[in-house]
Amino acid sequence: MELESKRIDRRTNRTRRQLREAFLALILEKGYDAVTVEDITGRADLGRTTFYLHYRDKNDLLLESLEALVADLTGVIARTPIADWRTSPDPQHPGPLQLPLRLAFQHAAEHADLYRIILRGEGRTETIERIRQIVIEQINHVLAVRVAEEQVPVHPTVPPEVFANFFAGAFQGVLTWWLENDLPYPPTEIAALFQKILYDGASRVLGLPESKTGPG
Amino acid sequence: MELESKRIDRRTNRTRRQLREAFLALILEKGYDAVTVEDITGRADLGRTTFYLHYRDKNDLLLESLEALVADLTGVIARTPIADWRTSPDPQHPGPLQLPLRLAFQHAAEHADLYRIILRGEGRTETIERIRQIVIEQINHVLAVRVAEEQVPVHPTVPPEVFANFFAGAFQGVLTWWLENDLPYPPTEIAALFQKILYDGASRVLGLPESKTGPG
Amino acid sequence: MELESKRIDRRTNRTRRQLREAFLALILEKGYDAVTVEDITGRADLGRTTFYLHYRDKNDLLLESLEALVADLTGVIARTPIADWRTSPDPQHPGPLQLPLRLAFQHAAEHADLYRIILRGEGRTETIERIRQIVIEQINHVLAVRVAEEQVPVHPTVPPEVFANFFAGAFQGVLTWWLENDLPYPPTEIAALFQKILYDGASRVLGLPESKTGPG
Amino acid sequence: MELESKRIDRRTNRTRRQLREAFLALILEKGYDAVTVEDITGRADLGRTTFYLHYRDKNDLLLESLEALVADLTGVIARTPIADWRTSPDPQHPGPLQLPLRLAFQHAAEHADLYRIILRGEGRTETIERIRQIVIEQINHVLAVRVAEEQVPVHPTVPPEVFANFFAGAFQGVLTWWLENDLPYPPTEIAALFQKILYDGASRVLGLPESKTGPG
DNA sequence: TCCTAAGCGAGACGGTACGTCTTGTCTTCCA
DNA sequence: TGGAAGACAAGACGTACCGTCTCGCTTAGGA
Repeated sequence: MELESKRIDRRTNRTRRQLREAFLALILEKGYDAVTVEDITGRADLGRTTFYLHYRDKNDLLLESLEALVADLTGVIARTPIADWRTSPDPQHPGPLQLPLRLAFQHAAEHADLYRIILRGEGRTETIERIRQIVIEQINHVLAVRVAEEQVPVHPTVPPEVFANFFAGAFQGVLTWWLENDLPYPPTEIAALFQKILYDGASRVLGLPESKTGPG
Repeated sequence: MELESKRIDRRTNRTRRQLREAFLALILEKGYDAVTVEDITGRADLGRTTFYLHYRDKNDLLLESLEALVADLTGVIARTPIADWRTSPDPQHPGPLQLPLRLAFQHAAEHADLYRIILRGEGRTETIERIRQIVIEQINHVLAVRVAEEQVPVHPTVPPEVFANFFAGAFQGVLTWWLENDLPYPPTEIAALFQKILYDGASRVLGLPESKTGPG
Repeated sequence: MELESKRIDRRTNRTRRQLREAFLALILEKGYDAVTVEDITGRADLGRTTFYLHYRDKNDLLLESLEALVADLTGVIARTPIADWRTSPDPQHPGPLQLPLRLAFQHAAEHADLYRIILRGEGRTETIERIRQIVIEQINHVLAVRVAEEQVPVHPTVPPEVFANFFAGAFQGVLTWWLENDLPYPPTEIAALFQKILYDGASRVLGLPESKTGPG
Repeated sequence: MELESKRIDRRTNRTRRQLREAFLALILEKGYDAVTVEDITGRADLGRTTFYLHYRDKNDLLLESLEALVADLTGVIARTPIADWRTSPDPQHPGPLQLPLRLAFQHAAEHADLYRIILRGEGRTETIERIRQIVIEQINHVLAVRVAEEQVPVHPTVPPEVFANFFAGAFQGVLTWWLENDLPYPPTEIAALFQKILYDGASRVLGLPESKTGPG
C-alpha cells in the first residue's frame, strides 16, 4: 500500500497546501469559474507548471479538499454509537437522526468557508449532490432500521423517497441560510429549530388549525 | 407600450427561437459549460456572428428563457384570487399556499426540461437562487398576512426566516427528485404529499412517538 | 450604348459625389487601409447599403476617381500637337517632352489631393504603377520617334528601358516631394528644374569636374 | 549589453525564422494584404497562438526583417572610407557616391526578394520611405561636404532638395526595374549606367543637341 | 395627378480574420 | 529531483468589417 508515495518531498505538502488555500480564497472572492490556474499559482507564489505537477485541473484540486471534508464528516458520524442517535442530545425530544443532525451543523460551523463553497454550487454541482446522497442514504438507513428492528407497522402515507428528498432539501435550505448569514444561532440551536419544524410540522409550529387527517 | 421594439425584422423571432431551442437541447445533452457558441449556432443552422447580433453571450441567451419562465410562473400565481389559496383545491386539508404549491408543480411539469436545467444549477446558480427568493417571499407574505389579518397570537417558536428557508429547501428537494425521476406522480399528488410532510411533520407522517412539546 | 443607364435618378450623381468626396477626405485623414465602408457612408450621410448600390468595394470607388484623373491627364497631353513638344514653352532650351512635363506638373497642381493619395501609394500601388507605365510609354514613344524620323545615329550608350525607368523614377521623386511640401515652386518652374537636372546632368548642375567620356 | 534577452529558449530563434521565411514567401506569392496570420503559421507549421507570442501583428513581423536589412545596408556603407567614395571603383569617371551606389546595387542583388517586397510597397509604404530618406541624407551629406571642404563656389542652379529627390526617385526607378526584370545586368554595370545618365545628363546620353545654358 | 420604378435606409445574416485568453503538454535549466 | 520559466498547440471567445439580401419608405418623372 501507499507504494507510490514512497518518500514525498517535504515541500510537496507545503506546495499542495499553498495551492489549496489560494484556490479556496479565490473561489470565495470571485467564484469558481472566474478563477484561473494562473490566479491560483500567482497567489500561491508558484509556477503554473507546478500546479499541473500535483493536480490534473482546477476541479481536481477542489475535489481533494471536498473529498477530505466529506470523509471527515462521515467519519465523525460513524464514530457515534447508533444507539445514541435517537435520544441524544435531548432525550426530551427524541427523534431519529437527532445526533447526526447536530454533528452536521457543528461540522459546517467548523468548516464554514468550505461548506459555503459547496452550497453555492461552486465546485460543479457534483459535490452538493454527493452530500445530498449521503443525507438521503442515512435517512433511508434509519427508515429501514425502524421497519426491520422496531416492528413498526408499515403504512407509509408518504413514499420514503419523497420523504428523504424533502428532508435533504430542507436541510440544505436551512444550512445554506445559516452559513450565508454568518451563523446567527449556535449549531445546537439551529439543529433544534430544524428538527422542530421537521418533526412537529408546519401546522403545529405556526399554530395552524390541524388537518383533519391523522398521521396516515 | 412596446415603444422600444420599433420595427423588428420578422426573421428575428425565428432566429432567436432557433437559438434558444438549440441551446436548451445542448445543455441537456452535454451540460451548460461544455456547450460552445459554435455548437449552438451550428445546431440552429445560423452563423456564429448572428448569435452575437442577438445575445451578449451564452448566459444572456439562457437568462432570456429563464426570465420568461419565472415571469410566467409568477403571473400564473398572481392571477389566482388569494382567497382561494388556503382552501383550494382541497378544503378538507386547508393550508396556506395549497393552491400556489399545486400550480408550481403543474408549471414544472409543463416546462420540465427548463426546470431540470435550472435545478441542476446549469444556468449559473443565480436563477435557482431567484426562484428560491420568490418562494421565500411568498411564504413571508403569507406569514405576515396571517399575523396582521387573522389576529393569530404571534408566538414564533421558529423564526420566520428559518421556516421560510426550510420550506424553500424542501420544495426544491422534492421538486428536483420528482423531475429527475420523470414525474412518477401527477402534479396534484406530489403537491399533496409535499404538503402532508410539511404541515403534519415527520413524526406523524412516519408514525413516531410524538414529541412532548406543544405547538410552540 | 449606355442602354443600361436608361433614366438615372438625379440623386445618383449627388450620391456618388458625396461618397467620393467623403472617401478622399478620409484617406487623407487616416490612410486608405484604416477607412471602412461605414466611415465613408457615415461621413456622406448615407446608408451602408447605398454604397454597395454604386460600387463593388472601397477600391472600386477609389479607382473611379483615379481612372478619371488618369484619363484627364492623358487627354490633356493628347490634345497638344506633338510638334510643340520639343520647343514649347521655352524654345531656348529645347528638349523632348518639354510640354508634356509642364502639363503634368500643372495637372498635379490642380488635383493635388488626388495626386498625393496616388503617390503615397494609398490606392493599392496599382495606380502609381499605371502612371509610371504611361510616363515610360511616352518616353519610349519619343525615343522611337527620334530614331525613326530624325535619322539620329543610334548608339545607345544606355539601354532605352534603363533610361525610361530612370526618367519615370526621377519624375515621381520630384513630383512627390513637390506635392508633400505644398508646391514650393510654381508648376512651370519645377518642370524647368526637373528638365535642367535631367538633360544637363548632375555634373554640370552641381559644377563637378566633367567625366572624361563623351556623350556615348 | 543584451541584458534583456536573459535566457532565450533555443527554439525561439528557429520559430521566428520559420515565421519570417513563411511570411516573405507568402507575400511574394499573394501580396502582403492577402496573407493572413493563419496562412503564415500554417506554412511555418506552428500554431496561430505562437505567432502572437513573438509578434504583435503581421506588420511587426515584416518590420523585423526590413529593419535588419536597412541596418545591414547602412552598416556596409558606413564601413567604407569616405575617401574612396568619389574615385572608386572607377577613377576614370569620378563622381560622388560612386562606391555607395555600387554597394547598394550589390546589396539589392544579394537580398533581391526582400528588396522586391519593399519596392512593391508591400510593407506599408513606410519602409520604402525610410530607404528614400537614407538616400536623401547621404546626398545632402555629400553636397554639404563639397561646399564646406572643397571650397566649391556655391551657385545652386538647382535647390539641393530638388536634386536629392530627383536622385532618390531615379535610383528607386532603376532599382525597381532592375529587380523586377531579374537583374539583367550585373550590379557594377547597372550602377555605372545609372551614374552615366545621372552625371552626364539625358542630352549627352541620348545625343540631343545641347541646351544653350551652361551648368548654372 | 397619379403611379411606378428608382434610390435609399434599416437591419438580418453568413463569413473571414483578428487579437486575446486559458488550458494542458513538454522541454530545459536551476538549486 | 522538485520547481521555475517559458515555448507551444488547441480552441473558444468577442469584435470588426465585409458583401449580400430583404423589406419597406420616399420621391421624382413619365403616363
